[in-house]
Amino acid sequence: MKEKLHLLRQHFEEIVSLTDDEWDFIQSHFEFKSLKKHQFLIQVGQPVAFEYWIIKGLVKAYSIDEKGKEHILQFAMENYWVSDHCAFQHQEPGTIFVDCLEDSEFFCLSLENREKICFEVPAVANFFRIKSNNGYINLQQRILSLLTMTAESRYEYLLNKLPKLIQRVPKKLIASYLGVSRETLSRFNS
Amino acid sequence: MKEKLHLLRQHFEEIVSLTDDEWDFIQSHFEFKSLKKHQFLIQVGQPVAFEYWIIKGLVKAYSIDEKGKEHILQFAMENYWVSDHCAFQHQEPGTIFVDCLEDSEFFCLSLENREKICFEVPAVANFFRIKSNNGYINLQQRILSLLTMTAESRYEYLLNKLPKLIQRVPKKLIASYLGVSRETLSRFNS
DNA sequence: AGCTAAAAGTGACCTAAATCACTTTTCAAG
DNA sequence: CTTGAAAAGTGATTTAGGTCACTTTTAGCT
Repeated sequence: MKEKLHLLRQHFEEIVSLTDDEWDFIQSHFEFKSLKKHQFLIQVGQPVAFEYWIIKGLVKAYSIDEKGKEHILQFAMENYWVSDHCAFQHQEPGTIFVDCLEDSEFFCLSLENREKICFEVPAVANFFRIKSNNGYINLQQRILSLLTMTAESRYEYLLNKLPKLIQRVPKKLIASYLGVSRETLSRFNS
Repeated sequence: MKEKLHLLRQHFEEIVSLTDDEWDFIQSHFEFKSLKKHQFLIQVGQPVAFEYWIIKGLVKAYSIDEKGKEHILQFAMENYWVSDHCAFQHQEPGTIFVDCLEDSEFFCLSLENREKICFEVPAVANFFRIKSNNGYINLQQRILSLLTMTAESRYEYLLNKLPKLIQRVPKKLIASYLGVSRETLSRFNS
């Protein structure tokens, strides 16, 4: 567990500096969780008690439409944060599913604990501020890609941006992330 | 100007509390700017020196594709923050245009000043953290709406969510925000 | 190694929405 | 009030991508 917490500290310290005392305080607010492939981290209608930092593994966050079709909001792997941020923030029942594509391990942070460490340790507030801002920028680019690019160029773009992800994820899920049908994706380039 | 700065303070204090001393320090890091309809706040290729808080007015943030078609990333009005966040954050040339749909007024915050007030006044770090997080949540919902909904239901959804905006913006721009052609939007409901 | 199930590929057909071309309406500026 | 330009509406046609049905390939279990 020590090495795992060390990884989390490194993750924070990529962005802000922390004293040992600050870190001791911070880390005591996280819980550990481990799940096998296919298990759910978050389910529609269930409470969303935590935000999760992924120690190892890979998950998908998605919603299911009336026709039963899956739409992938996000893939998240090592060093990523994932949650149903909306439900988490407002402490409401989940609106999406998050499940494991591989056996995965997480550090879990409750809303109460997040606010506590943010207001107690300013560096943490700055850490999450910068992280959120980067996330915002990424989502803006994804929106632009959905508005301006064809399905095929979105695929090429993703291949360039996250080549490692493509290796770890079935193409039908990539299709669902890009907003294209499996069949159409399969007809691209090759 | 006093009342305008007061509006900005109120905007901060909707989220975090500030002492008068803190506020004096914070407000000294903003500049005022005023633009007429059709003038540019940000242009592709130009430096993006600021993040802008809108005192009054309305702007659109958009990119232009190879065919000259406009794709609207964001509308922003009173109390909204707007910038080319990506270019701003990395201090690179602008990648989008932002121009005024109405005569508008702004408070401008440079990256240097933003970081200064965030690290100097923890409440500000928390303010931007929470703002960014909310922005992230909104963008996630927009992405889901692009992935899961038809053009028509996206339109209805927007009509419900931001009815005031629709009044102030030509429908062809709404179309461009929704990722639909002007003609198709015009054929919806009525 | 052998077997099952999931993933991927592919052809035929269909449809939502884009595009193009034109008309009508609205609005702002002299 | 008039007028020119921008916005909005509408019909005809095209097209990117979806859907359906089926085959082939790959990968995980025992």
